[in-house]
Amino acid sequence: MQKPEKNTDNGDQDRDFSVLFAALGDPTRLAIFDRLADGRPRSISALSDDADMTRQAVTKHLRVLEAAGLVQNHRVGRESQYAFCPDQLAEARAYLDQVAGRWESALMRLKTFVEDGEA
Amino acid sequence: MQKPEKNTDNGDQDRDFSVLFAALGDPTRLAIFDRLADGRPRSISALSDDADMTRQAVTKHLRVLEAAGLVQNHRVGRESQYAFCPDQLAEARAYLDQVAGRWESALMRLKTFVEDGEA
DNA sequence: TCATTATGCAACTAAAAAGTTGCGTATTTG
DNA sequence: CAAATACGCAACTTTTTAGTTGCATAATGA
Repeated sequence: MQKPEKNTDNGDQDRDFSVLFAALGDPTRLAIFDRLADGRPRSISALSDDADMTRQAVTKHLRVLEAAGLVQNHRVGRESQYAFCPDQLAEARAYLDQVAGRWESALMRLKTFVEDGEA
Repeated sequence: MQKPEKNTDNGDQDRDFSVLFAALGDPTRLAIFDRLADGRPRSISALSDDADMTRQAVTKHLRVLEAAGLVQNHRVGRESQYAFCPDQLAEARAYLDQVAGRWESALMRLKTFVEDGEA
């Protein structure tokens, strides 16, 4: 519990990926995102038809996804079309890959260490 | 907003990945998880030293990560060691890969459609 | 034009999450 | 043994999140 005033270093990592995961960390939102991955943009009403909650609730979820950059919105006529947005997904994947990579390296180092028998 | 009583089909997907993302969807938890990726198990106290919150708060976060299967815990002596657990990370990655894959396919189909000129 | 459809905004409730504090109990260690 | 360390449990407060309801407005279509 001691810290040098302010922790400005995220271990050479400038971005906060938790907001991305938080956006995907709700069953309704993940379902919507998953569904939009087929490439077809959908209106709020269309997306609400399959969710067992009000349109307003779905709207809020969509805004969370949009704020995270996982979907894009543009209005056409009277309806608001939400579309899949691949960039942040790619970033999330890259981050997880990087974590997995670090873990793998750690395993390798341990393996080498054991094989060389410096117990 | 109409549904056939109960939606038991997740589109051929049996698992709920949102719990995994929810576990990573908090800055403190993600930082802990990220840190443990170096392979070194750490005690609760050790992990609390870098977080600007109480030990109890960190304990709760660790339990969320553990419940999601992202870390493992085993007690040694008076301290409780938390260690990185790669399996669920792999699952999360696989899921995101699958979503990205579906998106790519959708792009391909659109491209072919346009190239063949059936406007 | 008039009813319908699609949406937005605001206020609200309810429930879950994040975090704290106090206290009790093992386990080390000097 | 006595102090210090590491932790667990339980109760509590605070903040966020999820979701609802009511109402207003813009766009469509018969």
